[in-house]
Amino acid sequence: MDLFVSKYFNKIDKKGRISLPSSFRNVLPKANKNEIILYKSIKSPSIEGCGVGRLKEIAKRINNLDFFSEDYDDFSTSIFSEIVTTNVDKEGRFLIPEELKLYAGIKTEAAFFGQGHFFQIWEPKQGLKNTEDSRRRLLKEKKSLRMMLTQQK
Amino acid sequence: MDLFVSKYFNKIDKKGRISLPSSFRNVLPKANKNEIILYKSIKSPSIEGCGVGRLKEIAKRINNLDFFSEDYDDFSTSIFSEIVTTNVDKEGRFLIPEELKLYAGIKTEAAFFGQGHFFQIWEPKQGLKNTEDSRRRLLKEKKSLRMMLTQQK
DNA sequence: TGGGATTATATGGGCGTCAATGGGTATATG
DNA sequence: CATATACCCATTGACGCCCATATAATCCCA
Repeated sequence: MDLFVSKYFNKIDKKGRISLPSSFRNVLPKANKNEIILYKSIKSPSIEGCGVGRLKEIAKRINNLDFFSEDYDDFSTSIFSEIVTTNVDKEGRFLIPEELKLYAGIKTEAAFFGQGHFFQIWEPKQGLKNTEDSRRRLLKEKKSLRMMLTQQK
Repeated sequence: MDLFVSKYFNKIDKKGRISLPSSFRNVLPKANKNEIILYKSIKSPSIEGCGVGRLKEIAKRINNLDFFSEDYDDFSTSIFSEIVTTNVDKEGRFLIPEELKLYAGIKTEAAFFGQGHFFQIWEPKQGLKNTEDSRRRLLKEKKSLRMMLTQQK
């Protein structure tokens, strides 16, 4: 599987290390297996992460915004300048920068949520609440969620 | 046959393993024969499953949404983080995550119901009851049932 | 076509490997 | 030299892989 899926709850040890879920590690290209990028989510108090290869895709999406709009600068600045790269050690652990932990309210434990081509890291309780809220919003429009899941190509 | 059809009742062993019905295994593409995805059904207390190929289609659809919209996150969260991938061992068995078992009320036995392009896993009694209810609902509208059964493509 | 033989499927269990976690020590970096 | 971080090793529990068995389905040949 080459997508980030499912959710995991891991602990941060005394040294600040936390395990990237094994299935997430397998999504990273073998070439850059030991490096990920992290940045503050624009839409929620969570951290988003992915392999370094995804940077190109992010750039493309931002480029698709109207260059002269306010959004362009805002997104461009908010995302690129906030990106940090982190190394994953031999055991599959990495360090979450203090600033990002603060942004997400993470202390001793964190929840990883697969999002397909990237993942989110949340303070566990907030993350679970966010999942519920998302689902509640979508269930209001049952048809569209069902379509996503069952539509045949 | 490349569709999930018929129903089967299998047991969960001490280790939590359960056999994926043989005919279901044969539906999975040879390339990804040993991996399936599972997720909570939207409209019933059951688990739905299918091969990983289907997940990639879903990913494509979500990817086509406006990346900076609220909907994107809602779909992405509700689908990717709720989906789990599970490995099918050489004997054709897999593990149902605890959370999904709870959702479906499954303890020591489970019922598999073919649904064409995917399948459902139910607590046996509830599953049977659901089948009856479905049929009863359909018979109330004989017209549409007759149409569906007799209509030629 | 009958009936024994072969194969497949569902299920049980032993055991090695891996993932998550903890901690000591070397190395780097300012 | 002090703090941070990478590397190495250890522990525990979960999971994957292998082998075994019983029942059911299929086959094959007289």
